[in-house]
Amino acid sequence: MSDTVLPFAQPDSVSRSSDGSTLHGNLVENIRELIVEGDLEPGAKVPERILSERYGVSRTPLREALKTLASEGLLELLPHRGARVARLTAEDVDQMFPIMGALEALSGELACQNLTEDQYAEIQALHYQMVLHYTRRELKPYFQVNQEIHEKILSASANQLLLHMYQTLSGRIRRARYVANMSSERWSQAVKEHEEMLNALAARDGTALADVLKRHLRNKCETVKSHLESKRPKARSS
Amino acid sequence: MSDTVLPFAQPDSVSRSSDGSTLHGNLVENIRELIVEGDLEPGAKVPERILSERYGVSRTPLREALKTLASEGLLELLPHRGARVARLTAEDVDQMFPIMGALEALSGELACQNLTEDQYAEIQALHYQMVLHYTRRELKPYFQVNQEIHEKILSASANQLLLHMYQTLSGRIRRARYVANMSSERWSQAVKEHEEMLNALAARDGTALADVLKRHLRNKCETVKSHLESKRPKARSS
DNA sequence: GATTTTATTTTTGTATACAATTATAATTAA
DNA sequence: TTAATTATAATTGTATACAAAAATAAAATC
Repeated sequence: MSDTVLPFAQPDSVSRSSDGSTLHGNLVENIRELIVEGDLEPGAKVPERILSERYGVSRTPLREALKTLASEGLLELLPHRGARVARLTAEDVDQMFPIMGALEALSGELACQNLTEDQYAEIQALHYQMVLHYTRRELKPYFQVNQEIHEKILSASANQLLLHMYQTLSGRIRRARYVANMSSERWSQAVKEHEEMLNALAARDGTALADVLKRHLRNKCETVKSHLESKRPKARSS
Repeated sequence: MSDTVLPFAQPDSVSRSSDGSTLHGNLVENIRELIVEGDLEPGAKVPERILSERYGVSRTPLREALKTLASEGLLELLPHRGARVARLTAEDVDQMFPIMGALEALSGELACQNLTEDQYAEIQALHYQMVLHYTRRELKPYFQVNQEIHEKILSASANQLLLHMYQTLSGRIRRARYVANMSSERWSQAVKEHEEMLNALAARDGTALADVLKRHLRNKCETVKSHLESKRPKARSS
């Protein structure tokens, strides 16, 4: 009854710095994708040999990539015991969401100062696309567009570091957010909050936007947490 | 007229996981200290061979440490050109301080919810110690205690991740903050802001504390920036 | 048969070796 | 002398080799 281990799809060979990209960077991106998109189960072992063979590289650059991903919080490195995909505890979520709320709130304030009409139009378009997915109950596309809206606001804040920090955090919970299917009320509430966001953006009301973003994140936190707790006590029957 | 390179003190050998610590972890900590405390000039090359000989390890674990430090933003890795201590541009500072402001503001709100009397007493003691350093114009100890106060508030927020993210950011500018000697008015203003903080903490007024912290950080940002700009146009006379 | 102990295999941690790239020095040409 | 060119050295990137630790399998003991 061994632990879960690497359900890979294709022997994804990594491009060897033919373009401007580095091997290390490519490995980090590739493996990060595997974790963030949920191809690697949380808690799963990430053996060096298997990954290095998969990507057709030696363990040396691979290990460097693992160290980077661990520093981002996507992996846990246990001495002499290798890397595991980081598990997301309720405590983690409790700590992460207020921070994301603060970051998004800041991004909202900054975005209202810098937003161009073009940028607003883009977000508006995404918003109504998202509403459409909502009315059709298309959860996955909904989340995708939702994520895009949030990142567009982050981008409009014209603070690269802010975007980067948000994405790093967001990556750690994307999978959990994905899976957590919201209740009907929660979903409609979320859409309402997004309408508030759009209004605040239209009015360039930074305070209002920051406010609704914080509230939005608080609610999302509850959704994710209750989902985590629902599947928490893992069947321990051997 | 080559670039600055590694003015080391002692041949600081690194402890070899005799205790619970790992070689990688020790290297990260050691080199981070060198950068944060300013022993390594911003922009300085960090050649692998020299560091590995200095610490008595091979390049393999050293490179892993460099990757981690780069991921924290303390180093820049230029392909085939090695690691350099990250330079702090005015733009960096402009992006970092609002984020630190948001993080500290959040920590203030959380701290006011969780603060014990003991914790308050600790911060109070540190505050008056800092005031003493201020009256004596002891800049270095002032900054040290100042930093401690901010981190104590962060700790009181009972959010490990928040503290970690703050420290990561803080580490990147500690050196610049250190060196930037404030004007007399600015210094007295900073102390006044700290008094406001203490009052807000005593009253457990999270909103007020968040407010003063944001303002405090905004002001500090200006100080650091004007310092950076003053020594910006580096003497290009060969 | 279940549990402990020992032996084997596998995996991680580190060092070394070699290839590729960049930086430096030497040489040549203007 | 200065600039361009070539040759040399040094440095980084990657692979491989070996040592140490952990996981697994086999054997021995109860």
